[in-house]
Amino acid sequence: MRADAQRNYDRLVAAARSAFAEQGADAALDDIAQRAGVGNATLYRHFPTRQALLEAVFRDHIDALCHRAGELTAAPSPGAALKEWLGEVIAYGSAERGLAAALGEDGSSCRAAVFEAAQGLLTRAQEAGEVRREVSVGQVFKLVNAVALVTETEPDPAGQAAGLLDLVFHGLAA
Amino acid sequence: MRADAQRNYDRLVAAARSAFAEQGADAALDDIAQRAGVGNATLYRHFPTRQALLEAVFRDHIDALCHRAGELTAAPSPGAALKEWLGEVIAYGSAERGLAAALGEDGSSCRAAVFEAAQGLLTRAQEAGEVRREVSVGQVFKLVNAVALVTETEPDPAGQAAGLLDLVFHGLAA
DNA sequence: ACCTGAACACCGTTCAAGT
DNA sequence: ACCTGAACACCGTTCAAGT
Repeated sequence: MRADAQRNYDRLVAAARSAFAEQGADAALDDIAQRAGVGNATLYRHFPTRQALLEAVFRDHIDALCHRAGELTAAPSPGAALKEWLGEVIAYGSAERGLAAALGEDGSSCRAAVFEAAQGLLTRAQEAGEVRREVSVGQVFKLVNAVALVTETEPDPAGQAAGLLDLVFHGLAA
Repeated sequence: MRADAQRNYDRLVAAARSAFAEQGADAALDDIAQRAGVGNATLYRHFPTRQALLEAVFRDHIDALCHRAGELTAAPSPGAALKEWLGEVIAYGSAERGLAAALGEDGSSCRAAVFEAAQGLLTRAQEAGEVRREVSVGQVFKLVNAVALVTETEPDPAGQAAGLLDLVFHGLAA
């Protein structure tokens, strides 16, 4: 990749990160290009879809979450580990508006990575008899994602999300 | 209200109903006006916000849900009654895309009516010891609304929603 | 190769002009 | 009063022209 292309790429991601944080996942793309000091078409060259841009912005977070899932797989209580991890997923989601959108979309590569990480924690919690057998990762994730989506526009998103997650998790328990 | 104004109002609601059903809650307003055979500005005269139009379209459903809540208050098992009712809320939501959007918005008058109806069922279920005391109507509704939102774009929304509602309801249980 | 601004299409919103 | 189409502003997407 040419040096100027790399520079533009980085600027776009940085501009998008702050735009998404301020205005949500539907921030205007032209605005993002302008903040980055770049022509709008350049944004499209690098990121053919808004989804691609969202994924680039949140890739670090996603990676961190996946890594964290690996750590928690070794935790003593599998049920508590799952709950802890879901809480962190939501915390990221409400801290940085738009993450939920990035994860919710179907084709997303982020989604695949996070799903895989979640599967490990879920299976372990189920084998320990702490979570109901018939629950699927897809269901867990839909609920968690739903909680993040519904709370992100509310006042005190973290507090609201925590309360709802308590209920959701109680629902998962065996 | 003048006769032609009334006629236009009705046409707009009918056109909006089918447009929302086909294209979701973000159907183009110009398109709706055109289907109704009415100038686009007339739509704004009658419905200053998209929210107002959504509420007009779903008012019948909302009224039916509120009425149903009244009936279920007399049902033998308060817990089952609440679950039954939440299931019907979601069924409306996934049958007619956009209802969830109509209910999710904060200022919505629909929201107030439905909240009140839900409060009766919830309180009764709590007093019967079937639902956890610390759960609020707001929380129940956020979860149910979240389930409707997350499932409405999936294949088999009704089935998915039913599975998630099972989990959610299990989480509410005392 | 990569970048750019302009052009186009689309949609929401407002307004001056009509009846 | 109420309705209308046109005008405007905004945003996403594409393209011909530049380096």
